[in-house]
Amino acid sequence: MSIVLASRESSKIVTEEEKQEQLAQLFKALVHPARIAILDILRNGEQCVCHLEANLGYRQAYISQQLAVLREAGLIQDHRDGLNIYYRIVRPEVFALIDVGRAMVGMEISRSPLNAPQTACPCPRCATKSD
Amino acid sequence: MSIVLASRESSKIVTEEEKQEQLAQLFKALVHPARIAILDILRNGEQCVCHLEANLGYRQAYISQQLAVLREAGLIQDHRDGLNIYYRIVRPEVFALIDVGRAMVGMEISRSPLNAPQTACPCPRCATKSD
DNA sequence: CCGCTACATGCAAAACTATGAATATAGTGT
DNA sequence: ACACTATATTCATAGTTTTGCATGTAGCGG
Repeated sequence: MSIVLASRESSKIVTEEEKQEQLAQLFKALVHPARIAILDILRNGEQCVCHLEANLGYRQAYISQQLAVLREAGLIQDHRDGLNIYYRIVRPEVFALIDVGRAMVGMEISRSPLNAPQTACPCPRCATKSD
Repeated sequence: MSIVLASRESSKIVTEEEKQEQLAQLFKALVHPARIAILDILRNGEQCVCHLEANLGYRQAYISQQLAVLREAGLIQDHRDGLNIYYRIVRPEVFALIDVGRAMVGMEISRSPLNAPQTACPCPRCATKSD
């Protein structure tokens, strides 16, 4: 069940039916508010998991699970830097989806990611960057 | 569980949390290929249920169920004309979502709704219009 | 190599969704 | 009022997702 969005590198043939399945997976990834919140935080650039944990208020394992869903949907990518693992958006088009969706339900599009208590993230980058 | 998208008429207050829920409902409605296919047929204007039945190849009850989901998500509206009930899109923005999604998975955007055998629909309007 | 930190994964119970079959309802023609 | 057509709803079952908990793994510092 590890579906990956249209990989431009590989030259394998993708049937219409498979694309429909991928389309479903794409929207499925956006069904969960926690995943949208994660994408929202990544909107401004890559972030480590601890940053997400601190900003969203969910527990680490929970966030890792949601990240795995987004990763399998081909929306994000990770890379390690020392102890920390940083995630970044690989399909910025997803924000078009989120923004249109938000407009449809009457949400402001450019608002702060979440109303969580913005706990400080202990990782080196976060420490130097914003806190 | 009858969630309706931001109704401009009613002046009731919608919390951010409720909007997030609505956003989830919106994407959830798009997860199912049958529902996307229905929206696609309605893209060119309102159609009766029998038309959907004939074009999609699903059974009547099944289509009604999917229509109910789309209706509860606030994406479509029905109105009766004699024996037939016609459905139409009330949120054309949804096509922006579908089209962006399709582009992301590498689907052609302007293609015929479905590869079903295009059975003739017996309702008066369809009879005079296209068949 | 040991313990620590930062994440990921596996598992299982609860919650939710999909789907077919049966049944209900609402309008139409006689 | 009756039978008929078009569509909706209900219900039960199978399948999937969610989510917390426990555990696993990979790199770092000593």
